[in-house]
Amino acid sequence: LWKDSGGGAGSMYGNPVRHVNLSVGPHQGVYSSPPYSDYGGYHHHVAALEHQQSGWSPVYGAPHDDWPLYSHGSAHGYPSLGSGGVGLVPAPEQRSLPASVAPNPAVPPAVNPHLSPVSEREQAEWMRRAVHSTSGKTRTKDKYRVVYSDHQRLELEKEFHFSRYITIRRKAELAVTLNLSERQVKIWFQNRRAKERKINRKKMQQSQQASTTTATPPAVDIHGNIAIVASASNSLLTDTLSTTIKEEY
DNA sequence: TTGTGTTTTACGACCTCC
DNA sequence: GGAGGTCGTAAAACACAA
Repeated sequence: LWKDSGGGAGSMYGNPVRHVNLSVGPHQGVYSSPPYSDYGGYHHHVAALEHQQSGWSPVYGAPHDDWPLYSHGSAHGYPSLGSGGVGLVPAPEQRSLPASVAPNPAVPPAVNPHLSPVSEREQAEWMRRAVHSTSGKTRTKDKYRVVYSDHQRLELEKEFHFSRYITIRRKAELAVTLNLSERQVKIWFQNRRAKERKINRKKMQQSQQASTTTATPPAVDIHGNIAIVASASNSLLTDTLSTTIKEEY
């Protein structure tokens, strides 16, 4: 779908929400700060970020084929800087990460004295889950979920606000620069679109409720509909975005 | 501290297109 | 048949009130 060649773009579901994003050149910096509205919705603290650096845990067994970078202990985009890595250029804050705190996926919590203190409960949890490490990952028991770093999410949000649909080439670029797999980037965009639809649905419901109680049509409804029906328009998109930023900041 | 609600990753099922 | 779309959902991570 919607390959860089442009063949069949936007024809899959007859959905007009396809953006001409064939120019895959760098467009960073197109967006002005402050950062993106939705990005702030579920932020984690810097302190939290520190103990996110847990890397790939062996409890999940061998890394997925689609997560090649995890096998290098870079679950959060923190490659082992001292090990030669895989030749990727880490993100700025990743470059500044001391090698001593670079995660080692083969090391259970609290083994590395340089890492944040880990509670006994977390150790016990690790031990408990490690029991399953030999068997394959199952959805219910060994499902993992990494938390993307602020930098990763910020860049993904930038890309999303540039285009709701990412090109194959841009996806590959982003995956490399953010130390994510292409699959992760793809799924992130899918989830992000779902989030936007959810938000728009909620807005429409609210506006409909408001319209039933008041005679005057609410203005919010306009933005909601625009976001859904005509998000292909950059100007309208910007309008929606700015509105969202105001709302969420 | 704990319970509860929300958000974020990740996946499976199913669909369309090439 | 493979890739990528939506939709629904599981579960971890997080926020926050009590």
